[in-house]
Amino acid sequence: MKCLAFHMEVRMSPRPDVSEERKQQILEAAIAVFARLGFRATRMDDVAEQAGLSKGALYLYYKSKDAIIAALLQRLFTQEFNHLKALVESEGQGTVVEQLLILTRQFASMMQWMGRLMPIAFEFYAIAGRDKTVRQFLKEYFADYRHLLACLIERGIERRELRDIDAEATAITLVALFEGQALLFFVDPEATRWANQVETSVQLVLSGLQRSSS
Amino acid sequence: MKCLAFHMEVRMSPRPDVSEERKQQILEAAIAVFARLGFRATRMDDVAEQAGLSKGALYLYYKSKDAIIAALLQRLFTQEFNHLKALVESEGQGTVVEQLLILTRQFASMMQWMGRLMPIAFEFYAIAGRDKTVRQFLKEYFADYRHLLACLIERGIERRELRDIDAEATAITLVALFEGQALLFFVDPEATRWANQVETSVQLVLSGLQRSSS
Amino acid sequence: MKCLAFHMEVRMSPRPDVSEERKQQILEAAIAVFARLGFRATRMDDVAEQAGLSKGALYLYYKSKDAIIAALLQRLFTQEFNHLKALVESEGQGTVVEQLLILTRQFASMMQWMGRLMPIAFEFYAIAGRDKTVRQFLKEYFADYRHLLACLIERGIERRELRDIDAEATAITLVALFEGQALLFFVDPEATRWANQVETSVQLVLSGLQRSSS
Amino acid sequence: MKCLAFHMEVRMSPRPDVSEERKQQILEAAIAVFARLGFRATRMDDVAEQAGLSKGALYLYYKSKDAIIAALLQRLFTQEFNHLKALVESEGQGTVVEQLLILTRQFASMMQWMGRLMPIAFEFYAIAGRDKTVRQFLKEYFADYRHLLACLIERGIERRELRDIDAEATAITLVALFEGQALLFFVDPEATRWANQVETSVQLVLSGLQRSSS
DNA sequence: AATGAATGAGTTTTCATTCAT
DNA sequence: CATGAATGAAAACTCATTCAT
Repeated sequence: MKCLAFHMEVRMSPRPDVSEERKQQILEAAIAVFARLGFRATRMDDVAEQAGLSKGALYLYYKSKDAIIAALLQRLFTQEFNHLKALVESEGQGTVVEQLLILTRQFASMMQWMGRLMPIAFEFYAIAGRDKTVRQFLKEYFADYRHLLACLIERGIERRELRDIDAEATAITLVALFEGQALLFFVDPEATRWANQVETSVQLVLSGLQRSSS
Repeated sequence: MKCLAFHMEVRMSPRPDVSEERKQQILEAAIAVFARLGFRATRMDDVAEQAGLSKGALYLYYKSKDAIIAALLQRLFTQEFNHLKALVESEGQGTVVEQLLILTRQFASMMQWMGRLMPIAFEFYAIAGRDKTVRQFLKEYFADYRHLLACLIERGIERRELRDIDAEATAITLVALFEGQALLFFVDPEATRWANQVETSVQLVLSGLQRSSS
Repeated sequence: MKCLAFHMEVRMSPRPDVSEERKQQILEAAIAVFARLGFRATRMDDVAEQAGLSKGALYLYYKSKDAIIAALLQRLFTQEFNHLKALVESEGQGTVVEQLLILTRQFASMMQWMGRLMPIAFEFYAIAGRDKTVRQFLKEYFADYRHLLACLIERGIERRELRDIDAEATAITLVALFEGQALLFFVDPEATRWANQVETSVQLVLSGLQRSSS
Repeated sequence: MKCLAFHMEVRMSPRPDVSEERKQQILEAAIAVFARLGFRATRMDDVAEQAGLSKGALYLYYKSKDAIIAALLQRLFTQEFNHLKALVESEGQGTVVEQLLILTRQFASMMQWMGRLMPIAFEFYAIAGRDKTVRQFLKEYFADYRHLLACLIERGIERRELRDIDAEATAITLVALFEGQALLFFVDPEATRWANQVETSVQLVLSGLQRSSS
């Protein structure tokens, strides 16, 4: 009976949409190779090999190399943003300042974890200069990013933890700080040292934000 | 004899190095085209045309496309750094805090002026991930950059304008802030708005630095 | 046993040759797509889609793309020739001259009806230049074609409707005229105008054939 | 002195526009290979090899394979038409009927001479079915062709050599006859036999045209 | 019988680099 | 010094064909 059921299941979907799986597989491979060689130097053969597929198979799932890169853009930054959002939202308790510090620490450790992806991220930044689509996408990413922090800061102001500063401007400052630190880390990855550094930097900023009473 | 004299005349002429002149010309052209098309998409023909030279001539002065890019790396960041240094040194008078604010304003206006070069700078950042030479160069650039600011801050501490904070760490914070802002500007160049923003950001940081008495 | 019976049933079923049916289906589809896209640009996927079959199924019935094209060659010209033959034979009554004129009119209207197939026919003509098999086939087709007309003309001579001309040569003239007109129609299909034209042309020729008495 | 003059000439045009020469060279090669292999099967490497150039050089003079084919289209039919025109115009003396017969004989011998080009011509006919540009071009070619003959026939009518028939329609008949014969020759090139055949065919038509008095 | 995912050889095109003049 | 024609390696992409299911 079990066997029959199994067979029927098989019959009804003999090949249970392998498509999404393959796309993941290819993207995963692309990340690995792009990070190592860069978009330009990476040949489709490289991606294929890394993915354990034939070159032709790649084109079964993505129309072109650019399509892979575009999918990567989505995936990378969406994923990263969700990560951030999860962090922010998970830390409901504690003061806003505490939350920001925790966020910072997480960011620092993320830089290591994300290290593999940073070359790709920076390539996208570079491309943004010429490609309107990429620029637009990143613009929205940063806007969301900014907004996330702005909300947090707003809450801090409401709770009277923070001085009555411009939440948006402060958020921008923090985003810039994070991205700038990421760049410095990227160029000179003496990781642990920077890990502390990010926190120090943010603390510096926060110290200017908090009500003198604290 | 005549011939020799002629040659000597050329050699000793007030234009002793047509070579250097040409190199400049090529680099200038390269900047223009690279900024527009990116390293990859730029063909040697494009550079040649922009420089008003033949393609062959390019190879008389630079061994390869990469050599041009390498020369660009030098030139771009050296130039930028000198610019910064000049700014810092020229502002001997006034408090350190004032100097930092002036520097920030200059930086903001520079972003506009340098706008053309930013795509190139970001391409170098991207390349740094794979190319040790570029990474090393940028590492030094940022180290110098950091040091410049650290000195200034040190002076501020000595003069008791600033609290007794870690000058190096603070310098890093400022560099990260500048670079981060540049990235945000690059991706979403609502120029004027950002121009103000940089100042606000720095002011935020500075407010945390200054002795409460000030 | 059951299994065997089943197989036998299938074999002996009133639909003894799904195979032939499928081949027709595929050929039909191939005609549609080849006519639109040409042999080269047509992908097996296109044929499969048009036939409502999977790509794999195609190979169950034809060994290769070329095999389909070869089958098409047979089918197309055999069909066309049978058409012609039927026309000639059906018109037993009337004078030979009348029959030729009717044939011409039929031909003219066939050009419209066959319009869809003309691109394919011309592709075969083109291929004939390089492919001996195709050339041989077409050679025979034209020989049959010629012979058909020659017989008719011969009859006209016997019946003393036509002057005592070389039947074979005249047949060639007519075939050439038909094919030439088809080409002109193909390139500039102002259909109705040509429809008349063919008749005019043939009449011109016929007027030279008939005994001055008529 | 001579030497000097030579040198000056060299100096003033050290590379005396090799461009046109190369284009010819490439076209010549393309004809040879296309005729042998067909447009599709011919690889750029084949053309390059035949032309004694590198593959890259081809792209220096023609933007793409299609561009070469397009150039061929022009060249082939323009050349052929000029040939025809020259024939028609050169035969000012003699009766129109004689001229037409001479033309026919020339055409017959041209078929042999042009034999090499016929595969290409027929490929263009095939392409005309799908490619508007090619179709338009051929349409004009045939229009010119037709017009050329129509004028000749008109003259024959004026001179009262020919009956008062529709010159245009007759011209079409002749063009169709020529093209049709070319096709038959192409498919079954028993050349000499056909050579006579064309003349016979035309004579057949002409006999219908001439005033009964002649 | 039928499917459609997978393959990989084959083709066009581009462009950094060279070199004869 | 300068030129620009020529080269050819390299890479993206296509598609007929196969084969496990």
